[in-house]
Amino acid sequence: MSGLRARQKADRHRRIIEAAAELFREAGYEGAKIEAIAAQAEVSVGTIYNYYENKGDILGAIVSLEVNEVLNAGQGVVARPPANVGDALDTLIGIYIEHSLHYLSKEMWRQAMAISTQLPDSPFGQAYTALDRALTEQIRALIARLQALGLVRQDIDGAALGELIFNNMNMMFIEFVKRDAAKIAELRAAIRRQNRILVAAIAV
Amino acid sequence: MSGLRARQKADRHRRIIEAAAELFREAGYEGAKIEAIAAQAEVSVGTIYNYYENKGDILGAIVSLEVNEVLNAGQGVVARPPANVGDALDTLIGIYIEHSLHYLSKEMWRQAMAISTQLPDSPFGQAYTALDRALTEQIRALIARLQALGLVRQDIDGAALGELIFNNMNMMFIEFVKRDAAKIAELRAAIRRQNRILVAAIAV
DNA sequence: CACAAAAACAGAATTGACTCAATTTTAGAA
DNA sequence: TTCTAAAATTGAGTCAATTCTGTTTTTGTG
Repeated sequence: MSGLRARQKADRHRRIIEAAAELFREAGYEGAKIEAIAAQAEVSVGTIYNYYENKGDILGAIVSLEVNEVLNAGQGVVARPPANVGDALDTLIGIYIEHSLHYLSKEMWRQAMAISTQLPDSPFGQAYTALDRALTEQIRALIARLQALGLVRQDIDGAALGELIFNNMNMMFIEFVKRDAAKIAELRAAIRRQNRILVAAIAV
Repeated sequence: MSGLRARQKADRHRRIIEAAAELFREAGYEGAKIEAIAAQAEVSVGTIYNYYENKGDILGAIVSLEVNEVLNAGQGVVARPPANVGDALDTLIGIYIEHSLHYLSKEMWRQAMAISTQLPDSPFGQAYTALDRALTEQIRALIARLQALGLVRQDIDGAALGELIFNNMNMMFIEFVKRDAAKIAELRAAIRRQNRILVAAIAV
């Protein structure tokens, strides 16, 4: 077991993802034809569909890499948050947003988001939902941490609050990727302004 | 002017929309082939593309009808809101949500949302963004009304708050249409729970 | 070392959205 | 009424994602 076949499989997966990532960056999602990805990965079209259900799933694999990195980076903030509710939220959200365009262009994000709502039951659709949930959980964890530190009122419904903060941030991010002209600094400022209302309500 | 040509044009528009609405309902968005819509509307494929840029725009026209109805219904609540902040929000949001599946199935919503993020600059993409903005404005108007009635604190940032409430509701709605099993009552309850945090913070 | 079953691959064929050049219809002037 | 330009319609053709079927490769067994 784990012989030639498994090695070749892993290798082909990698080659397909690398080829797709390069072509998506260069030509955009729509512009990257499956035939071109297949050629670049030195694999046939049929083989790509043996590995991924559809073109969207290939993008999905790339998105997952990105979001998992972000989740890792976020853990540091949850572990040692700034000693101020507003700053703590801003720092965590800042990590999410600043990382977001590292590997993925806005166009790639748009496609990924579209696919995840269009086909919520495809492998990628489910993975994307899981990633959203993981981000929500991380924000909830931060709130719990702040409550433990006595910075947030104990009687606050942390689960609902975490969801509220995530949902708002996510929607703002969606609008952000929809407008090519939108700038990261503006996005962060707008979210800060919105969260200020919440911070006033929950800070001790 | 407004002679035969204009009448035929309006008639064809109507026939295409009616045919599409019926087929979308019956066969789903993907399942409704353009050729079938053309046949049902007694029009050629080319003519459809003369009226709509792409398949998504046809769905977009149907979505617009739906959302505009919702906006109208919402006006009544803004004009005479319940004399309690929580109830006022719940009533307005209730109107949005209860109407939402009147003409559109969850699958149609998923497609519509996907297209609007995928092609934000297409006619439908822009229209959808405008509809979102109109809904946000209506929530802001409600908040302003509640402030005028002395039910919401004057020092609250109504613009940011309205956006926050809309964004959260919209994201919850997106998750709702992604899960076929999700029920309207659960959605409303979850949003109420989230808004409770805000209500506590802003009510006089 | 065969060999049969299972797994993976290849690429031709299918499918369906969208385009475009040719044709038909309408408006309005003479 | 007749004619011409503009507007609209048509449907066959194009393009690219996805499917399908026959072939090749790998594995494990005798």
